[in-house]
Amino acid sequence: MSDMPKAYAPADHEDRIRDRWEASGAFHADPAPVLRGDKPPYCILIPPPNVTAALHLGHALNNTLQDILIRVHRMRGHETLWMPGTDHAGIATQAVVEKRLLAEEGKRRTDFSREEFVAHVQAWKDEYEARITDQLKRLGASCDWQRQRFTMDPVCARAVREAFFCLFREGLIYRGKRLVNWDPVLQTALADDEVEMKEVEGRFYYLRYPLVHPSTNPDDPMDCQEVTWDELAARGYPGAGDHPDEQNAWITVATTRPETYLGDTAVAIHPKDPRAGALRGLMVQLPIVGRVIPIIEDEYVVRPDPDSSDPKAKMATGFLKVTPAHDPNDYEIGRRHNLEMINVMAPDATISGDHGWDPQSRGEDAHIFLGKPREEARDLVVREFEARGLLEDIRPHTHSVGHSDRSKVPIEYYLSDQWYVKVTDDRLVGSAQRALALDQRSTTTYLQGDDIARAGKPAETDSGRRSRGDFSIRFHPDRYARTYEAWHDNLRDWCISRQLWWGHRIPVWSRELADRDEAERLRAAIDALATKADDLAVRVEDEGTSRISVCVRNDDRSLIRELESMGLTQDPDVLDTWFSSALWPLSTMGWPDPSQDPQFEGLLEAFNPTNVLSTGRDIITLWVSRMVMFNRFFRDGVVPFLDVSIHPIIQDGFGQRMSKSLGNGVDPLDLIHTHGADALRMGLTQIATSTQDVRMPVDILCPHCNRSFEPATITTSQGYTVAAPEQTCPHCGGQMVSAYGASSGQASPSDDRPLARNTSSRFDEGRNFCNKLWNASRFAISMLADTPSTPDAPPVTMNDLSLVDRWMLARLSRAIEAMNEAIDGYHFARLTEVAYDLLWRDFCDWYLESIKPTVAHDRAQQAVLRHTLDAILRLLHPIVPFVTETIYERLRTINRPPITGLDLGAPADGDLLASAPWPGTRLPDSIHEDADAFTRIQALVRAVRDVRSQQKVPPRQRIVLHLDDETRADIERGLPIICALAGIDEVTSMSNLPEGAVSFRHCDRDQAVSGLADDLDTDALRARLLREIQELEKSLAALEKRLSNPGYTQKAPPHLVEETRAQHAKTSADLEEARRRLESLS
RNA sequence: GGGCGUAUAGCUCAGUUGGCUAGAGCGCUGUGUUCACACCGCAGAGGUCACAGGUUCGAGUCCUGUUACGCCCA
Repeated sequence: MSDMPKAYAPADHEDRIRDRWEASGAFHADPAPVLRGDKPPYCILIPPPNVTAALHLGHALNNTLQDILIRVHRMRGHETLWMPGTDHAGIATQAVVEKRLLAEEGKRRTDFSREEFVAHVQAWKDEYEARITDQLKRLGASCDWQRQRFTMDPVCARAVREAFFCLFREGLIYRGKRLVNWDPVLQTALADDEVEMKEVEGRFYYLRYPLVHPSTNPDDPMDCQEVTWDELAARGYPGAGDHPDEQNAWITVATTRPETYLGDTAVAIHPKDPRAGALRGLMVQLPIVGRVIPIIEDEYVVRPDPDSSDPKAKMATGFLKVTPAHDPNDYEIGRRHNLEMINVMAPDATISGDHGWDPQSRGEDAHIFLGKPREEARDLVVREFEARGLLEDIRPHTHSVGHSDRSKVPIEYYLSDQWYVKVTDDRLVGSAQRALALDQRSTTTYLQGDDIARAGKPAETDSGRRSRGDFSIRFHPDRYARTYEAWHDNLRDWCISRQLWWGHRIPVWSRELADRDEAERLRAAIDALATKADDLAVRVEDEGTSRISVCVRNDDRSLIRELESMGLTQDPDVLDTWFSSALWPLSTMGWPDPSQDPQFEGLLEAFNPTNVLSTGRDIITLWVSRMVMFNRFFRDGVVPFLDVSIHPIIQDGFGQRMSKSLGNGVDPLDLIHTHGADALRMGLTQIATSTQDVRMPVDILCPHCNRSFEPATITTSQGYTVAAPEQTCPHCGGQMVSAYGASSGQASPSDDRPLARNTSSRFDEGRNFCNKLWNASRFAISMLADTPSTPDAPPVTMNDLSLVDRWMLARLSRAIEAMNEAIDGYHFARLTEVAYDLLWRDFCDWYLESIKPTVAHDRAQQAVLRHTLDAILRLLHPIVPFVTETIYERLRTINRPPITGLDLGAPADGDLLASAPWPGTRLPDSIHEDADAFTRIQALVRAVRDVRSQQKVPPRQRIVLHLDDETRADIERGLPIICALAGIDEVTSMSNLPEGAVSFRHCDRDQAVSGLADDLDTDALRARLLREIQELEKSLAALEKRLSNPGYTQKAPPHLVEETRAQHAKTSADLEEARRRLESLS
């Protein structure tokens, strides 16, 4: 025990243990044994963390769970590959680097060349990739670090290039002018899922548009005659008569975005609106601009209804201004009615005449708005309308507005050229839907024939090998299958181009040409270039002009030079990050040409499909779906993974999700500092239940006095509650900067005000658990070391084992079964529960306490102790790898003979617990029967302790136990244990109970203790009895009620009725006895 | 508007096909440092399982509705 201090200090061991693991090469996977059929594969791909920032607790959770799965399967003898890596996270990383450059150098992206800027991002990536790797290693992640990948390294770039080329060639990638979600700050398109809808307190502005007759002057469409109210009344327009006859009539549109009126190209009315007929053939002239636009009829328009519960109908005027270039619904209307699409904004969302709108053309005049940011333009439009008497009303209106996930500003809907993946093709979305296990399907879209009938039914018990194609993916918990399904049922084509500099450049070269003939001539020239027919894919599109687009398969510089000499230029955009992430299962294994490097050989065949993907539910739509589509498309229908394990999302103490952008994330290294890596892992595993979210209240650790406190909070402008940037310690008054203060840039740490770490009491239990394990092992090892075994000692047989030893083995065996079940069903919290009870309750509280009097002389018991501790270390190792490995450094040199007939799996005789075999469960049945006898001993001990506590018997005082003969016979073997654990020094019969004896019930019979005290506390006894009687009466009543119900006795399963009868008998006997005892007291 | 989740002891949460006389950790009360562990032991108190209906012999668990909070999708 000398080299084991009283408390486990994680920091003293973690670095050494990690070094030993790494030096052993135990985490490196070799596909050869799998391909030979010698070992089953087990593979997990790490969801590559963004290099945007360091990892927080959410990542620590996900990676802990993966590590547990990986470590268990490695111990079970699988060839185990945990593939690590990071993601370039195009938009997010570019955004943080731009922010940093602005803050530190006052420069914008455009102040650099593309190459210079990318170099800055690259430097950021190097820094954070290293930090993330370090965090994972400190957490104990047993990744195959030799295979670490990055989504933009050459191997992954090759896969992206090939995938893009194949999809392009198949027509599954196309270019289109579409209305995209536009981030005016980052100036890039966003995918739908990068847009966050937020409720905003906005306003409805009611604008009057004057009515005019269509121009009769073919040279000037704006040469229009006003329509008067008089005229309108004559046309039967309801309410027109209420207005002065000769005045210009108007209609009123309601809008939340008045500034977009500059791009209006129609006003729409519902065809059944009673006003529609009167307006047919009339036009509207936009104030100030002067543009004359038609009034169209479309059923999309909401008809006004002041009494409606729908706020839209309540606020509506029945007239909808249609701005196809700036609103998705208007865009659809525009397409239906073939309307002009006029884009009135620059990419930075200022009003501009240079991006599809000529404010001077057709005599329009809107120069006063040009160059104004959208908010200013809005105010100006409203003022101008007001000045002209055309502003009818302004009413407050709360509505939801799309905000950029990254820059947090409201997005703009922006008409531009973008690249799309046609994920709505059956080869993509259909294959994703068909990948889901049939019993997890709730709809039958994309199914055919028999499969439709089988969907949603319990799975057929197919004992054969699990399929790797259709119907092979299974979600845990299974409700998430619905998220997956629903996403695909509503899937839209995926916009993959991003106007960024950081990412995979789109491998398409193109050129605008005057007409189709010219394009075809160029195509012929390009076709001649291609040395191999499949190196290039060429496409010509006509849209007024002709455009030729060439996708280049390989990074063939000379070919590209040729293309460029022909006037083609490469698309400036890069691909959505998820495009490369979607290829992760393929690219990390060397696809498309694994033979190019020996490190990839056999990986795909051995490890794809991988066994499980572990992630949060938000990733199902972003990543899971796309991996399934791509893996299946590029690998003949093979799915990328078989199981998807969805873990809860960690929120802060205020129910807000931890995120890098909000800055409320907690660095796992902070917890490793205060609690140790194992405690962190234990705590995280414990919260991994099947629920959706878990709350993690976070404290601050004072850097001055090392005590923790609840941080003072502030509310951000967006309504989030976060730790105040600066904090004062309530214990010592010291000043400090919070992690939020530092990450948000609102406070900078200094010598007097250092950066404070976070901590959380949620990890105390894990820390205590490790300490308990440490001390139990310290005790066991000292016992064994004090009584060394000779090398030639004969084996121990099961018959040599005492009752408590047999009980301990039974408990161990049950625990192994329970842990196996928990692992296979991804019930992580359950895993820690079993581990906790096994170590703390069974091994420490009962086993170690019971063997104290005997273990020094009982060589069979020593063998059980040695082998049980060994098995416990192996079982706990995946959860708490550092402390178990540290203990094993000491335990492994202590030998005890094997126990014949006991199979706990081969004892760990290697150097490392990390590669030791997982414990087995085979035990003789008789063991479990003996175990029941021990549980009766436990009950007896508890009963005696209870009386002692009631009577306040000093702990050291030994007392006398009186047992009836039958009970005594039952537990004869356990008497020494009872004496040790209940402070008994004499066990005798129930006859001749002495004065002052107190009796109690045990196993339906009376037992007693005596020698407690000179005078008994009869009040305590009476109070205790009264309470006991009350409880017994209550349960007796409940039992009687149940038994007197004929329905119960007739319909309930017989064994339950039998049980209830037995319970009733026992309870009434106990009650009678308690009453008798109460009487005898008075 | 659609989907999902959560509501159980003072706090944080378990509770797998209905059989429960509802559990754990922390906290609380009492007690104890005899040799593994005070990051500990022993004993104890504490809950009409959000609310209202229903199904059932039996509901924390299943169904319907209501309320509150959270997330996702439109």
